[in-house]
Amino acid sequence: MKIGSVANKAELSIDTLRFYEREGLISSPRRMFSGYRDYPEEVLGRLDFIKEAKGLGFSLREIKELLSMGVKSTRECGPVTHKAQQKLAEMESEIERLRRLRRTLRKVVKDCDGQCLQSSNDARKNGRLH
Amino acid sequence: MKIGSVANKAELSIDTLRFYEREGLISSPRRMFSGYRDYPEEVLGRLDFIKEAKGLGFSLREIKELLSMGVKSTRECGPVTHKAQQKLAEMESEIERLRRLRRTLRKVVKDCDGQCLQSSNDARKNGRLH
DNA sequence: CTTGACTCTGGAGTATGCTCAAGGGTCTAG
DNA sequence: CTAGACCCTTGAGCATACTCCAGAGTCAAG
Repeated sequence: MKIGSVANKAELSIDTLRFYEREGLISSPRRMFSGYRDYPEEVLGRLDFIKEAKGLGFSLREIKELLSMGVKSTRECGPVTHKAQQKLAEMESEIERLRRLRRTLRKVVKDCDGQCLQSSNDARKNGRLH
Repeated sequence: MKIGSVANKAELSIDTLRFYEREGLISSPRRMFSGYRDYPEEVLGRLDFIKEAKGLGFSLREIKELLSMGVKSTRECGPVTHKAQQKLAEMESEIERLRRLRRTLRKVVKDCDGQCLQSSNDARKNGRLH
């Protein structure tokens, strides 16, 4: 299969495929006489896995790790569970961080609402928040 | 005030200060005879504002916008409120996105737990999630 | 034989927010 | 006078995940 068909089937750009190859996410396929890449069917499964893992929030680096551990499906246990739980923890804290920011931001909006009718000249003097 | 003191007081690196200057977040200070930057006291307030806004989740680009609208304190209304609400909306959807990912990821972990005792050979055949 | 679609390589560019290095000048204390 | 701390500019590099370009070769149809 030439790169164009793979790109079509996997719904990825040709550039992305070559990029994944450079990055070691997919192995370099053998070449045809012309020098064109000749992909085996299996690459599609691997690309599916990559897309899925990406969808789950894994970075390419992490996906590469998973792949290098011989993981071929997001269903496979052990490594995935481990990485997933790690990722989960990261997400938790990211969500928490955003929540905190949201809270603060809401306060800013609210405070502003309350002060908007006053002169805003002295705001410059008071300066800081909190 | 020379750049080193400013950096110390604002708890930013010298490089960051020069970077902010290049990016137009702070104006170019006048120079001393030696060519050294000579900052006025006011710069500290501005840097505080920048740090505060960054803490609220604004990007440098957004902070620049706020500054160019003549905002000097996060307490100032109008522009900040507007931008803040915009940012708030972005955060909401980011939080939602992360929540969805988290849900899916949890499912993966859970599913794995359930399957780990079985042979994982056929996982390769089944492949995809959902 | 030519045209057009496809592929190749190598390298640069995008956005974000810095960070660092090279090679030089300035200033202050001893 | 000299050492060491400080400052200057220019320009490159980091991480992420691509995207695009130029210039050239390949291939199938008409």
